Amino acid sequence: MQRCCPPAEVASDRFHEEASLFKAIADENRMRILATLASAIEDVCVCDFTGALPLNQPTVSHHLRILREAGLVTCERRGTWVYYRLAPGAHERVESATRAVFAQKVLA
Amino acid sequence: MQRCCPPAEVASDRFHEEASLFKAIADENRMRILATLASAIEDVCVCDFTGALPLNQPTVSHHLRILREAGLVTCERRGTWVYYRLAPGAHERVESATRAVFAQKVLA
DNA sequence: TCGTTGCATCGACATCCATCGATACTATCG
DNA sequence: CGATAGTATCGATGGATGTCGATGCAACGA
Repeated sequence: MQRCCPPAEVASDRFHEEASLFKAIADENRMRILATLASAIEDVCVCDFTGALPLNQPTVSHHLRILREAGLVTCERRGTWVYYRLAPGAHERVESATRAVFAQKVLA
Repeated sequence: MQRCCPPAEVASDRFHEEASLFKAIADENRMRILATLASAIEDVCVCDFTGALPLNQPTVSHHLRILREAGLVTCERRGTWVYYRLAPGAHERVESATRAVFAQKVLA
């Protein structure tokens, strides 16, 4: 039987970093949080999320933590409240990771 | 106690479509498959993946199915072998979903 | 100092998901 | 037609993840 291939080379990159980033985004509720922060003029209080999302407060806190640990958002306490904002370069990091995956071969 | 907020509005979008797309990408091995297809000059045979990835054949097939059902890749049988390629517009769809999430508010 | 409020953490639970062995399906070869 | 090879599907399993009630912690006000 003939060979199937001009033996293609499989990407050797590990994409560990990029996968973590996409995992953090790949949730409907976390996307709503990110979209809110991206479009907000000012920082957003946690209570706004607990009020608007169909989730209980511990779950909102859980999602915010995941976004924090992914470096996509930052937070700051002001008195009793905690305000979140998009981390600088968050959008750019996702775009960069996307480019890393879909980078086309440069034709010689 | 004072109110915390200029009551911010939470994004009402559901992001169901976008979340599915990111879920399909958010796996290290699927990213390697996508990167391989993106950089390949020609279609890539399944056997190349089973040979190069640290996964058994059923697992590779499983990941390829997820990418297929997400519309990110297409496949074609040629004889005994099945060849995969990036679906047209795959890269653009991811970029578009990213923009949908990180869209900034247009200042009035 | 005490009660209250906002948020984070903990522990439990159900569900999803990545992985793999076994098996079925499809095409080729003899 | 039978044997073989490449790929997909099935069923099982262990680990990750989303969700929530209970609880802890920090800040404020009385």
